[in-house]
Amino acid sequence: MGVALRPLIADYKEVLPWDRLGGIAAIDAYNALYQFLSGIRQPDGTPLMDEEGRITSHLSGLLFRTANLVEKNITPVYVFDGKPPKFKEATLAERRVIRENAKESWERAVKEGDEESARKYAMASSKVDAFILESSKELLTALGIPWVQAPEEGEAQSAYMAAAGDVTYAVSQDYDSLLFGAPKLLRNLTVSGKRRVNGKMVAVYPEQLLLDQVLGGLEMTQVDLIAAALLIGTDYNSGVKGVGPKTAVKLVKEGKFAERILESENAAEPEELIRYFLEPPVEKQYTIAKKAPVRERVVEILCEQHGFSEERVAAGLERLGSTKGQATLDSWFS
DNA sequence: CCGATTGA
DNA sequence: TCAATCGGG
Repeated sequence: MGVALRPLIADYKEVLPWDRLGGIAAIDAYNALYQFLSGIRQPDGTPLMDEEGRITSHLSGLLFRTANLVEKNITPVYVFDGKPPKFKEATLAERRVIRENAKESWERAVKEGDEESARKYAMASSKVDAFILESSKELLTALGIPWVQAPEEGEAQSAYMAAAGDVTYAVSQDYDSLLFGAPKLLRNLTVSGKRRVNGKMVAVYPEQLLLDQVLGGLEMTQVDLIAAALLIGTDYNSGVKGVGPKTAVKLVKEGKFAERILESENAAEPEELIRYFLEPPVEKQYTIAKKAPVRERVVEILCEQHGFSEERVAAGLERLGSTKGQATLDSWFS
């Protein structure tokens, strides 16, 4: 979920207006789904659910965000994680513990009537499980929106597709795709332009990070950046105690990476981790063509199976179909 | 998170 | 026109 690179690269981010964006965006599906699951909730933390109690927050998020992006001339390609690499196990176990504790705290806060805490803990208890993944892929297929199954890390797959020139951006709130070599990273790709931070709504704007600018600004190579990240700590290793972004850069430039990385847990083979960032397993055969939405199928999934309002779904579908220059009413007036 | 409504 | 609020499933 992310390497704490933020302070290192904050100087190189460029805030872009929506009309300067456009092209194909490889979206980290796990990252987006987690945002929907944690954010689309009632004040007490209850997510959207259908009659059978299945979570539907992610389906709502996917429909409306996808419609927005297509309207803004951005074609999304959702990239799904595959099997996690073995050195990610400690991080995943840690996340599971945090999630389970949050779930207990959520239940307690609801009992005590503390809504603010309830929502906070509910957000932290969000889990992208098999149902969430399967139903998301099913909906995207019906919407005609392409998605790609990565063999391992989705961030690595997005980075590969961006470096190959098949997509314009890698999209994620995390910075890992830079370590995997994505030339352009886009963050805050939300249309509402707002995010909840400690209960308060703050404005956020799409921001672009260019790998070349980051490396040029830091006067580092790609391997240097990866080395610095490993010293700070990634999903794959703990990092070195007392080493933050600034010290990490300094140590790498002084050539002290090899000696200091030995202090990090789970980095017994730092060369292997570096190689993983440089040459991760990726799928090289993929198609990313957007198709027309299959209207009846979308209605079947959202309205019939999950109880969405037909009116809202129709509105979403309208927006999805309208940009892709087929014969609409508009064309008779041009 | 997103859309619609409201109220200044 | 826009920030705040509410309901979505």
